[in-house]
Parts: sequence; C-alpha cells; structure tokens
Amino acid sequence: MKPYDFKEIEPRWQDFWRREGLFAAGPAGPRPDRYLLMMFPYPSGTLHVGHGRNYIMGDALCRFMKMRGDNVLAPMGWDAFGLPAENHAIAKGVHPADSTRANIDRMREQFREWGIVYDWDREIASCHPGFYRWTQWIFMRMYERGLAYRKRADVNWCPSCKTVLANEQVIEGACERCGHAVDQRELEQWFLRITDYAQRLLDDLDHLIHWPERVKLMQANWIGRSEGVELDFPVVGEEAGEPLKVFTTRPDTIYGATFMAVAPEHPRLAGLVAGRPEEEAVTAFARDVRRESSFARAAGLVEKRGMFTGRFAVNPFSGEKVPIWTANFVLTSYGTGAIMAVPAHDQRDLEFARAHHLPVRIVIRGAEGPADAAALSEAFTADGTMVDSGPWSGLPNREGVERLMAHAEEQGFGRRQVNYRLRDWLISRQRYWGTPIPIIYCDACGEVPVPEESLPVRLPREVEFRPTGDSPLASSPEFVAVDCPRCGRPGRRETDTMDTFVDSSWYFLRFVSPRLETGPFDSGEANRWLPVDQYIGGIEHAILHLLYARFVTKFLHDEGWINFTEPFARLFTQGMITYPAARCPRHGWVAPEEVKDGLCPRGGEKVEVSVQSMSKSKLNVVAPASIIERFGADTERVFTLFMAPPERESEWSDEGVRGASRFLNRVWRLVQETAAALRTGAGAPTVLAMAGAPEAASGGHAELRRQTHHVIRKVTADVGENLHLNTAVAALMEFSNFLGGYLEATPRREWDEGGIARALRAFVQLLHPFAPHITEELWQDLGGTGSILSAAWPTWDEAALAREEVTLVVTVNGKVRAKVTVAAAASEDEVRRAALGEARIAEILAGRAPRKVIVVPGRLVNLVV
RNA sequence: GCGAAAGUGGCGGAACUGGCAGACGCGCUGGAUUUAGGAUCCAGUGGGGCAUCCCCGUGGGGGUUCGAAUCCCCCCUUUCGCACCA
Repeated sequence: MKPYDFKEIEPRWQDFWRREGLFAAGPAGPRPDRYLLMMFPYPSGTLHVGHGRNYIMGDALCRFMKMRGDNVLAPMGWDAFGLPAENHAIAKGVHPADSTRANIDRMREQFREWGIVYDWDREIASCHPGFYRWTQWIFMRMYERGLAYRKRADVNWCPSCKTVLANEQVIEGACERCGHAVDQRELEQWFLRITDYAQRLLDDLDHLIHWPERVKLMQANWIGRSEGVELDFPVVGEEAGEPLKVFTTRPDTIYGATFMAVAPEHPRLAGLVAGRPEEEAVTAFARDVRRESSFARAAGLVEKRGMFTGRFAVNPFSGEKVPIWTANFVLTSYGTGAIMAVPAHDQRDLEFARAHHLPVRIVIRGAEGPADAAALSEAFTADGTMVDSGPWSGLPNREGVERLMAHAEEQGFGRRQVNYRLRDWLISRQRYWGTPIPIIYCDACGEVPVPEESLPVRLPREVEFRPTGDSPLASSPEFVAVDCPRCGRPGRRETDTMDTFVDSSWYFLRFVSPRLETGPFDSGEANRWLPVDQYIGGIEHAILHLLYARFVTKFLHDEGWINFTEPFARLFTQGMITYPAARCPRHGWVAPEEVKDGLCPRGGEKVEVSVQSMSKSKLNVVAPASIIERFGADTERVFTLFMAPPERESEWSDEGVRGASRFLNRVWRLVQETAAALRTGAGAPTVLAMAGAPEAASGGHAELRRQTHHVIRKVTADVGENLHLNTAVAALMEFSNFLGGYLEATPRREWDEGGIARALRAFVQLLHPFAPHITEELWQDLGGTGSILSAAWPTWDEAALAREEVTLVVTVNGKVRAKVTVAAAASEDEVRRAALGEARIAEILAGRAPRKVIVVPGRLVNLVV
C-alpha cells in the first residue's frame, strides 16, 4: 500500500486545480447560478488558522455546490486600502502600495496551500485604479442626487490616527482601530446621506429571512427609530419669536413637565441668557461641558450637571410656565437638542430634578402607584392612567399619546415626527491610503465634481504621508493643482480620501464583471448573479459593512442599475478562533510558548494566561504553515470544520488536530486496503466500475446499504441546508468506523462487493469538500479519471433507509426498562403485545395491567402503571 | 439600564416536530504490538450504591405532559450588542 504522503499529494492537486481552471464561473446555462462570497480580506500579510476558518468553510461549500452541479461564482479580492497599511508603511518606511502588493501575493499563496480555490480571473483589489475609479463614480452618482454632501460638523476625531471617524467606528468612545479616546472637532467633512434610507433599511430587514436574528437586531437598534412628536414651547418674553422645539415620545406625560433643558451646544442658548445676570455662569458652564470628554458624557458616566438660564417657556398644553435649564445630559445630536423634562416618568429627568431641587409631579399612575412624588426614587415608566392632566385625566396613557399628538397637530403647536439614531455616514478621512474624493474647488464655481471621463482621480505615489492632521495629499502640489473643469481657471483638488468602507460597500458587484471599462459592473450580469446566495464573514461587520452595503445597493437600485434591493440573500457569521494568550503586567503580551511555570520570559513576573481571539498583537497566533508541515492542509481543514459549529467561537486545540490527522490516516488505509482487496487481479474492473453495477438486493448486507444511504443524506443535508459542517464530519467519521467494523466482521468471500464499492465511492465523494486533496488522490486510486469534482454528487434513496425490523425502547412510567425488536410494519397492537411479553417487563408489572400504553411508532412503548 | 443569545461529562460538542441524554472527537485508564516515536490496534470512560440490577443526572426552583436538555413561569450565571436617544 502506498503511504499517505500529504506533502507530495497536496501540492500536486493544488497545481491540478489551478491548471484545469475548474473553478471559473460558467456562462448562463441550464445549471443554477450560485454566488458564494467570503468577505474580502484586508491584506494584512499573514493569515493564521483563525482566518482559515472563514475561507475553509467557504471552500467546502463551494466544492459541495460544484459537485451538486451548480454554476458557482466564488471570487476573491482584497480590501486593500486602509490605515494599517499606512501605519505599517510609516513604521517601516515602505510604501503602502508595495507592502500591500507583497501581502496580497503572500496571502494568495496561503489560500493555495489550504487547497482553497477561487475564480482568480476575477480577482480585484480596492486600491487598484481600475477599481477605485468606480468607487469614485458611485460617489459622483450620489453627489448628483444630493446624497453626497459636505458640511461643517462636530465630528469624531482620533488624535492618534489623526483622522476623523464615522460614528460606527467609535466603540465606547474610543477609536475602533487604535483604542485611543476620540474627541470632537468641528470640521468640514463629506457625508453620505444614509439617513434618507433609514426607514427602508429598517423595513427590509424583515425580508432577510436567512440572516441571523442577532445581526438584524443590531442593525435595527443602530437605526434606532422612535416615533413621537415635536412640540413648540414659546419662550416667555419672546412670544412672537421662534418657540423652543422639543422632541418627545411621551406626550402623555406633558402635564408632568416641570422644567425644560437645552443642550449646552444649543444655538438658542446664548440668545436666551444674553445680557442677563446668568449669562456669565451659563456661558462658562457650556464651555466647560464642551471640554468634558464626549465619550464619558455620551456614555452617561459623568454626573448630571446643569444651570438655570433665568428664562421660562410655556407648556403648550397646560399653559404653565416652566423654567429653562441647560444640562450636560441633553445632546445636540438627537431630536432637537432640547427636551421637556418629566422627572416622575423619566429616570434621567428624575436624577436631575433631585440634584437641583426641581419639582416632581406624577401624571401617570398604574394599579400600584406611584403615590408620593416626594418619595419617588425611580421614575415610573410603566403604563397606567393619566392623572392631574387637565382634560386628559382618566385616559389610559397609551391612548393619551395618540390623542395628545392629534391635538397638538390640530392646534398647530406640534408635528408628529419619526426620529432615527442613525446619522449620516461620514466618509472623508485625512489620510493617504484611500480612494481620493473626486471633487475640485474653484474660487469662481465652488465645489465642482470631476467629470466622469476624467476618472479615476489617481492617488499619487510620491507623497509625504506621515499624518499631521492635515490630509497628506495636500502636501503634493502636483496633486492639488488642477484646472476647474467648468471654467478652466486654476482650482484645487479635494485632498481627503474616502473611508475604506466605501470600497467594501459595493465590491461584491464588481466581481460579476471585474474588468468592465464602461461602468462599475454589467447590470445584466449583476441581476443574474445577485443577490449573493451565501455570504460568509465575521460578526464584527454586523453593522458597519453590512449596513453600508445595503444602503449602496438600494441606491443603485433606485438609479435603475440593478433590479434587486438587498445585496446578500443569506448571511452566515462565523465565530472567531481563540487560543491561550499570556500577558505580563510589565511587558504586555508575551508568546505563550515562552512562558515557563507561569512566569514572563523577559522579567520573571507572573503572567496572566487567558483565552483570546487569535491576533498577531497578542502573540497567540497558530500559523497554518506549522500545521500543514506536520499534518497536511486536509487535516487542518477537517479539524477546523469539525471543532465546533462554525458560527460559534471556538478554541484551537493542538490535540484536536491530531485527532483529525488520525481520522484521515485511517481513511487512507481503509480505502487503500479495501480497494486492493476488491481488485483481485490486474485485469479486474476498478472499484468505481464495480460500484456502477446495478443495485442488487443485498440481503444480509442491508445494513451496509442502509448506512451508505444514511450518510449521504446526512452530509447532504448538513452541508446544503444547515451549514452544520461539524456534524457532517462526525457523520463521516461514524461511517468510516462502521465500514471498518463491517469489513472486519465479514469474511472476504461473503463481501457484498458492489455494496462495498458503492460505499467507498460515496464516502470519498462526501469527504471531498472537507479534505479535497486526499479524496482526489483516493478517487484516482479507485479508478477515477479526471477530478472528483466532475463526478455527480451521490444521491440516496429513502426506501433504502428503511429497516425491516426496528428496536423499540420499552419504558415504564417514562423509565427505560427493556428493548424489543419488532417488524417495522408491526401494528400498534403487535408492538404492545411484544412489549408486554418481554420477560423483564412482565417481571416489573408483576401481574398488574398497565393503566395506559402509549406506542410511538418506530421509537418506544411507554407503559403507565 | 435596555435588548439578545447561551448554560449538557475532565474538554470541544451531539440529540429530528417533546420520545433511549452524552453521537463524533479530544483527554484519561487498562491491554496488545512496536527498532519507545507526536505510530497503530482492542477494551473501558457522566456520578453513585459499584453487583447488571437500581438510584441520581442537561445552571437552580416550580409547572405542563404518559414522557422535558427541548414547552411555560420565576431566579442565577456568562457572553454579546446598544447605551443619558428624550
């Protein structure tokens, strides 16, 4: 028997796949088109086994679909712009274009070593002018529709990365990339008007039935729709002027509004206190709050502070005068930047009222209170009946919400309004390595878009890109200086670049016609392939990338470029792979393999070992090369898919890898030895030829046939329907255990040769998506010609799964007491008699007749005594 | 605080629509074989009385049911998301 020499086998088949071009998507035809997409990676250089999970799973699905006869589009590309490449370039003095290219080459090679195959003819990179030209083009289309615009605004600024960030890139007040605290700066920035699509982005989540609930929920929360009413509160002394506007979802509590509060940044604040005794203190307070860490303030970590302005406003419902305060817990970014405060029914308002001795008035009461406003320590936010609310008293508060909103509209002092938490998408970045924003400023014409025929606006190579806070492109006079396309006079280019999420918001469309010169994508091809049938990626993109991609898709749909409104029909978010990491209190992360007796190799301090997601910075990555070297790529693949359900976070286990290796070695021996035993001589037919013999009534070998059909059904369903790849591998292990046992227990002369040949054929095919190299090799040894991928996926026959006899569990009062074997077709009555006839059961019953007998066909008999 | 998901052997995890809990694998124990290796093979492996019989057992407590890991109620824990959103 030839040995399982994976080091020889694997590269050979990798070359074969590449040479044969088996993975190029075909033209439209009778086979169903399927678009399978892995989130395109950022080319960071080296991939670890955690990255592998995503791509190995995708490759297994891709192979499965191909074998089932689908016409599969499985492309790969590179999310190649972005800060890490630029930071790395600054640190190492390499140009980001060069390091990115080198990284891409290395990663492409790693994919090959994993046995992962893509339609490489469609490869794209977002940093290539042939790609970003169309990123700019999409920006221009949005600009024409007023969906891309520039405004001066308070924006998130990361002092460490020296760039602005989108709201979505600020995590707990810190920069998503570097973890540095983010502050606010007022800057002129480019935005995309995603808020115009807020409602549709929310509504269409309902149609995404194959998306994880979790992701949809996160998006819905992020969009954050709330329905309410905007109410006018006239300012006392300025009755003729603009009233203060507040937004509330609880107009039913308005009779309990004992004060108002405006944000310290509110544009009316200065006017309200101008020339008054409070002016100085209020102005100082406002300045003070603006200096407060925006992160702490937005997170509600700072104490609620405020100051009375000395002014009053009139409650439009009650006519009551209420004091106007300014308070740090009121945000300009939501609603109108001013609130009516109802301490009895809002916790924040209550805390503020208590701190500043403002009145608390209960206007909603449930069955059990609250009764005493003075004693109230927690705001009452449940439903109840309106009290102390003028003509509305006695109404259930839910009804009150409706009635008061209607009344406010009739009277003209209020308007129903829907508010969203979602903000417009801030896309300009003051960094070098990104898509230039194609706008020219002209003193005469103002903001002028770069004409389509002048795209792409190329990113110049020789630029000082060390971050200073100004856009690096501004330091390149050749880039900046340009004639105004409209009037021809000297103008200057926009020097900000786009957020990389703009690139990734449409890349999946480029794959359908990656070299098209006349547009970003061919509409016919896009409509043919999309929406993506299966999208696979990390949960970390649940909001950002997936929301932006949905937005851009809807926009392109509205422009008539595509006929679908959602980009990804089915989404799968796979879990991270974790591994122990060691952290020294003085030296930070240290390599876990260097830790001796729990002590830091550098200083001897006690290190803390914890399981962390794999990352280069935590020094806890497992390199695929080390696994491939020792066990082969197929072993890594099998273990990766077997270790846990793919959506779950899971710890890498070196012992587990050995288990996968043992399995493949057993498979090798089993198939080789059995094939050799089947082929009795040089002239004998191949195993595959033997398997092609008509299905015989196999009599005593029915179990072999049954198990074969069972594993075909199980693997097909697990992979094709549920993505339960771990249980599919388990089923294959079980089957190989069964087959080994069967062959050992059956003398050679009694072998059901056709049945064994069919079992081997099906088994090798079913295993292929998981372990492609070894199965191609075994396929050859079974007599296959060409790739196993070209052979039709095995099918099963439900009839073959049926047993003639079934073993039923007999339970007494729900406890298992015996087993009986009856004919599968036995009637309920026969089953009952068989159960009662069982010696052990008769013993337990001791002559008593069961009160009740429940027969579950094919499963059990339960006797109630 | 709000929202969501999840708690099953020493470990990763199985279990269709409520029907034998612990598939498969790791680890462990014993044995075989071996030029002793991270090889291979066989047997065992939830806990307990340890006897092939019984009891207990899916985070805790209650309930529905002939029967509950699965359904319902209460509680605990963990993880994740959002977080002063008016």
